[in-house]
Amino acid sequence: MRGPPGWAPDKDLPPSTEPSTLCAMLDIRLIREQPDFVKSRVASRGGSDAAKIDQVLQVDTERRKAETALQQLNADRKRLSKEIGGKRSRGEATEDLEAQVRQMGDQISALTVETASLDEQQRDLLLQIPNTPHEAVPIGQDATGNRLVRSWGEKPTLPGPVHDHIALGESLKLFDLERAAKLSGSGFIAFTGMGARLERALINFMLDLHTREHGYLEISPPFLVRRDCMFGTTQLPKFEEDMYGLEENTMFLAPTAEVPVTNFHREEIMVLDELPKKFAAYTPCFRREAGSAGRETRGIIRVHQFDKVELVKVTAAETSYQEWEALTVNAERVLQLLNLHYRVVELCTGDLGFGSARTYDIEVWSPGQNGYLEVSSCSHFEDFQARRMNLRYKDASGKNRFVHTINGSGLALPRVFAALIESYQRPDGSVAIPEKLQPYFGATEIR
RNA sequence: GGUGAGGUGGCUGAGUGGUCGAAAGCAGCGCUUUGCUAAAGCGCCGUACCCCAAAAGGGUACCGAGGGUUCGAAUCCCUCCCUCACCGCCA
Repeated sequence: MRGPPGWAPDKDLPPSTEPSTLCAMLDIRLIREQPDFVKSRVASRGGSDAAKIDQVLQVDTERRKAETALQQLNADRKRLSKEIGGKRSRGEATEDLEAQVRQMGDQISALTVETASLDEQQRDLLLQIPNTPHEAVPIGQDATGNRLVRSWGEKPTLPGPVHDHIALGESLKLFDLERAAKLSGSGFIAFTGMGARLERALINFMLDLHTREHGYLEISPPFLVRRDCMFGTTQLPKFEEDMYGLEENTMFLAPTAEVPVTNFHREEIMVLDELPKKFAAYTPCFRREAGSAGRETRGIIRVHQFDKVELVKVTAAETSYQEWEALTVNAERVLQLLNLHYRVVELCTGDLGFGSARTYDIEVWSPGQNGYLEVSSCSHFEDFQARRMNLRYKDASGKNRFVHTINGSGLALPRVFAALIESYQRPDGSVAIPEKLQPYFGATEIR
């Protein structure tokens, strides 16, 4: 469970850390020049990935050797071919030269294959090496090493018996899990009546907050994205089983708006003036939740399809960390305006996602679960994703550099929904609507 | 879904087998001239990777992607992706 040292665990809740569906990698030059630094940072995550650093360096040496030899051969062939061109135009015989060059062709093909293979090996290894955690990240093996950053508000003191969101949802007919299962199997929600209205109100409330007050550009992206958006060309099938694929897996249902939105500018060179780009996007998110069957499948805490408002920033390297802090604060604002108690936790090295250099989790208090629910994971990827997307910007000196990417939910809907109705329940079985949400909901309570 | 036309550097746009990594123009950078602005002249100006201790310098690859033909491919052939136009279908 998430929590800083010394904190009594409230309950062991299922983690829902966002899978980074964008594969990414470290800069081979950084590894070459500062292998010990990279090794120690990667080792701080635990696991044995640091050993791959030596492997990748070994392959890198071989690769460069092969590449140099190949280039030399290509240079020779190029020179001789031009010579043939010259001779022919003068009507001279070229058979000997042609035979010679033809022979070089075989060597070149062989070396090309070798080089490509080494290149692929290096790439595969690089893709397996996680990002280097930022030096400020607390060292730890697992979630118990996480650090409490701040806490906001108080756990609500509820006058009557505490009902969880499932009970409240049933009695107030806010959603119908049985009938949703009839349509799509377990793990799907059908919101009904006031529940559907509440879901819609929350989406609009969040989008308006981020676009009108926080300066994000609203974007409504495709929910279906192509394979190369997910993986690039020859990718690890690492997350494939977590996603719903279509048309023989050439298209995927986006597991988070992070995918279409972060990829929005991929393969572009941005100008400094237009950074940072700030996006807010509402999308449904589709996840197989493979491997999690059997645990915590009741209710709306972990489902195969859920709504989410996602915040994404594309920034220059110079300002990225302050943008990351600001994004987290923007996401927190949602809970503050809803007056829901939450805490912010920084993930320790052992708990950090593969691509992330630093992550803050925002966890809302759930009276029904008697625990905190992760509703946002605000991650800073530095240039890890950008390198893979080939998304760059021209810095002040005109040099091309990879951008930094940041994302976090603002927020994930069903868990906010659950925490809200649980926190605002009244002894008579009705649920109050937070004041700031009332204009969106169009009523002051649900009964 | 069908038919047709295309995809070339930050942009526009030449280039149908041999000094083409690619003309020209625009934009950008530097210098000169001009009292400022403007204009003009000259020069520089793609990306990635490799060699070199580094700099200087040299090299290879890249003209949507991948394969093929050839001594040699931006140029010819095949497959795929995408864009545009029209037709069909449709919320």
